[in-house]
Amino acid sequence: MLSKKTKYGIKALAYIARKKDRKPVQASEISESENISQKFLESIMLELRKSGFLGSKKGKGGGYYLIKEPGEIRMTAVIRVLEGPIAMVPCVSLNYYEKCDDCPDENTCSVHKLMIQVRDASLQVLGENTLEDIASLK
Amino acid sequence: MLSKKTKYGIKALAYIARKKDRKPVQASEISESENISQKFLESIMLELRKSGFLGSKKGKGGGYYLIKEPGEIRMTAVIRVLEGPIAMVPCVSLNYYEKCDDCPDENTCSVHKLMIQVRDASLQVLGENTLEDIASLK
DNA sequence: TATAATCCTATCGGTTTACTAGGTTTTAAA
DNA sequence: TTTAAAACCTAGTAAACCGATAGGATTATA
Repeated sequence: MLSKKTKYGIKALAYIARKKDRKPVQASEISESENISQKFLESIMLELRKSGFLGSKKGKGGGYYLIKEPGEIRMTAVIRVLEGPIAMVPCVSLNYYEKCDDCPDENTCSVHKLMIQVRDASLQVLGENTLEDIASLK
Repeated sequence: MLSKKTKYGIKALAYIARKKDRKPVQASEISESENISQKFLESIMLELRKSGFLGSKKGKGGGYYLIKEPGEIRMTAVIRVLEGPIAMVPCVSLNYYEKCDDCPDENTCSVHKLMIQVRDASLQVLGENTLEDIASLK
């Protein structure tokens, strides 16, 4: 399951991407428009800034803005930062690999085999979709 | 993330499927061979029986056995029973649909659009893999 | 100087997860 | 007929995680 954090984060990024001008967008505006608890959203925006997706400007007239072009932001990257691994099991994760305690041999593990396929299918979809793609309303 | 419950359940089913004869397999045997806590596994086996994947025989020499052929058991079915929805968000789930509280319109929701694609990709993989496929050691 | 925004730290109630404990019931074999 | 081995059942529980909320500190603009 996708956490609310990730869901809200994606919605917020898409909201910012949809604006033509590159003026900073306030968290309060996004929170109202997208029905997200403001304080919770603030913490998410902060995380998105610290991980290099957003820049921010403090004080009156401040807000958040995209650092890269929407077309250059792959959804794999967004989800990895907000949610963590894309794989359903750590032992098939490319970026967050962990060995299972049970399972003496991954090569003969039935779950492993299956989850590699699922991972690759998800990776395919999330890798070919950029923020630009999902922000467009069509 | 796949829960341990689901992971253990799949491993147990695969273990049973790998046996040539159709004699009942004890939970204790699976638990030892696959390094799964026995009591925990028992509860999973029970669930797999109640949901129609396994039959059971009580008493000495008892155990669990497959009711259908491994080739007829799709992984979508197994995961839906043990884990729940395959979709990452309830609003794109085919079997466990729920509307989001935020989100006034699913058709213009950026997350919705993306997650439908992910769901379909996963569904494809899990639907074309049967227990027979994943139980084979190749 | 007042205001509006981000930034930071801490806390918290609720839910889920992965078990564990302690039995009861059923069946086969001795 | 007894004994052992198996499934079956109910309950509880420690730890982690989630989705917030609280309360302010800091910074920039008008």
